[in-house]
This record gives sequence, C-alpha cells and structure tokens, in this order.
Amino acid sequence: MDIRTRLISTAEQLFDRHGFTATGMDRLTQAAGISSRTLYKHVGSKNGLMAAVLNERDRRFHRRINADSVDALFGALETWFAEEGARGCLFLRAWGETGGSVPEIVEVMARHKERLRQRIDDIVVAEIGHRDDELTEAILLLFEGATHAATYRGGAAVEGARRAARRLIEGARTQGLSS
Amino acid sequence: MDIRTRLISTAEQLFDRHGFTATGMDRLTQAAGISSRTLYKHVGSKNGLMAAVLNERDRRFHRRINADSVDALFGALETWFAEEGARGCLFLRAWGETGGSVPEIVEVMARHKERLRQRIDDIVVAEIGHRDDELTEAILLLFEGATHAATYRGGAAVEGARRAARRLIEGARTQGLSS
DNA sequence: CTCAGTGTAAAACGATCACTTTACATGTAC
DNA sequence: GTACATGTAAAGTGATCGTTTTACACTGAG
Repeated sequence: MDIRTRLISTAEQLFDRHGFTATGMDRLTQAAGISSRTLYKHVGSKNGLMAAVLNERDRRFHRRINADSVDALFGALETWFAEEGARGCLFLRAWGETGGSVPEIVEVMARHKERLRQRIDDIVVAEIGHRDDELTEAILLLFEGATHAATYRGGAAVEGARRAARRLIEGARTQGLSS
Repeated sequence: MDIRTRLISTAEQLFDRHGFTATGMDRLTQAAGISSRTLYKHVGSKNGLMAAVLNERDRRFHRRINADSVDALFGALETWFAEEGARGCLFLRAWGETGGSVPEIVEVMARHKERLRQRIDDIVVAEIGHRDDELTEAILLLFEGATHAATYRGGAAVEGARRAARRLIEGARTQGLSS
C-alpha cells in the first residue's frame, strides 16, 4: 500500500478512537510504520494531517451513502456504523477540538456538510418529485441526530430516524408539507 | 463567588471554547484565579474536573429546558444557543476526546442522555395524551440533530427541527403514529 | 495561644508534545 | 557513475503536559 494512504487511514483510526489532540505524533508514526521525517514531508504538520484525514473521510463517506431514497440513505448509514463504529461526526469533533481556529479544518467540514445537504436534496426530489427545503432540512436533522445518538444508543437510532423520515415523506406526498 | 463554583464555570467555558485536551491546567488555574494546589484539592484530577463540569452542565441544562410542549422545548434550546453558543454536545465531545475510557465521564453522559429522553417522553404524553415510543425517539433525534447542526448552521437548525417535530405530533394526533 | 483548615506562590517532577536535524541507506534516471 | 528523490533511525529542539511538593500567610474555633 502507498505510504500516504497507509498514513492517512492509520491516522483516521487513531483520531477516531482516541481523539485528535490525545493522539501524539509518535504513536502515529509507530502505528503507520514510518519515520516522523517522512510524515512531515507528506502532510507538513499535525493540522495538515487532520485536514488530509478529513478530506479522505469525506470522499469515502459520500461514496458510501450514494443513495437515491430515504430508505437507502439510512440503510447506508447503518452499514457505515456497523463497519466503522459510531463515535460521533469526526468533522464536528475535529472542529471542536481545535476550537474552530484551524482554517483548513473549517473548510473541509463546511464542504462535507454542504455535500450532505445536496445529497439529501436530491433524494427529496427523487421521493416526492420536486424540491422541498423544509423537508430536506428535516431529513438532514434526522440524519445528524442519528449520527449523534448512535454514539450512545447504537444502530437503533438510525432505524428511528429512518421511520420518522419516511413518515415526513409520506406526509409531503399526500398533502404537501406546507399544508 | 464560591471557589469551586468559579473554578467549574471557568473550566466549562474554556473546555467548551477550546476543547478538553487542548485546555491545560495552567491556563485553567490562571483563568480561575486559583493555585493548582487548590484546584487539585477540589477536584482531584483533570478527569475529575471534567466530570464535575459535565455534572454541573447537566443540572443547568435540564433546568433550562424544563418545558411541557414541543414548541417550548425547541424554544428553550434556541435560547440556550443564543446565550451560550452552539459548539456541539459537550458530553459527546468529552466522550470523544477521552475515547470513552473514563468511567466518570461515561456515567455522567449516560445519565444526561437518559434524562433528556425522559423529558421528551413527558412532553409527548402532554401533547398527544399517551406515550408513544416511536414519536419520542423521533423528537429526540430531531433535538440531537439540531444540537449537532446548530454548530455549523446556527439557530435556523432549531427552527427546522421544531417544525418537523410539530408535524410529527400533528400526524400522531389525527391518525395515530402507527397507521 | 495554638492548632487545623484553607488558601497562595513557585519550583520541580518525569513524561510527552509537535517538530527539526543529522547521518545514512536505498533505487532509479540521465 | 553520479545525482536526485525518497525512505529510515535516532537524537535533540524548547515548550508544555498533568501532578506533586515545599514553604508560607490568613482565619476562625477551642
């Protein structure tokens, strides 16, 4: 495996399991099996590594939740949690640990969340035939809530979110959401 | 003001704004205006301080969202964010930064989340006249989603959650949620 | 008067932090 | 065959980590 790939996926695991600040560079280089000199050649700094990890996670996450229905969306989220564990949104966590003061991290988080909104917007159109911002917002909030709650309640949270989302979709289909 | 109270509220602010691990004890003692010896007499360790902060926040939070309707619940959340800022659930953040390996923190978070569920359960009964676990779960997820999303989208997230919750309540009132 | 309790200031603890440097081994390309 | 890019190991940078210790001041109660 490519050195950079190995570094970033190792870092993602350690950051996710133990936190960003709590994970030192020594532990990182040791786990990835590379020298610290090589690490700094590749990512420049710890903040650079964090940003690189989040960028890669963004790509992987959106590839995995590439769904065209609410059921498929929450199904994909459930699979993600089953395979990767649920420890809260890694973007929010990075943002919180750095106090929102690292521009690279703020940027990648904004991009990630914007993509999520667009994906759900597309799903809403596929489900009810036209855009509906209020419905998109509701499903997005359920999605975020499930991500949040799965940390302490496990996969059941996703099932609850899916059911609520389906109900809102049905309501919008039969009478319009603004009735 | 009592020394312990001052210490804990100072620590809550610093932890919330800059992260738990990133906030050192020197910065803490300096901001609270006490010596490190006194700090350790009062809370024993940094983990002890974190747990004490979360306990106090739990008390304060539940006193503030003591509502008996969905509107009042989300109204209280919006006020909370306006006054204290929205930087994500401090319990989840503490849990994430410690990798879930500090028992005192795991406990206080579990208690906090359980209380939140009970509060919403009561609200559901007040709104539709009987318990409805699925509806409670849905509103809880919207509440968590709003907490989560307000970090990067501001108070508008709370308004979206309130609207979706009201819609689900109305649905449950007219036809029952299990229709 | 004294003693216990509670506070301060400041130094010291070894460990670890993010990061850099020095010195050396590769393989590949011109 | 020499120059360059890319890697390693390992020591060193000064700063900061959480925590403990030493030495001293103040206060209220017996």
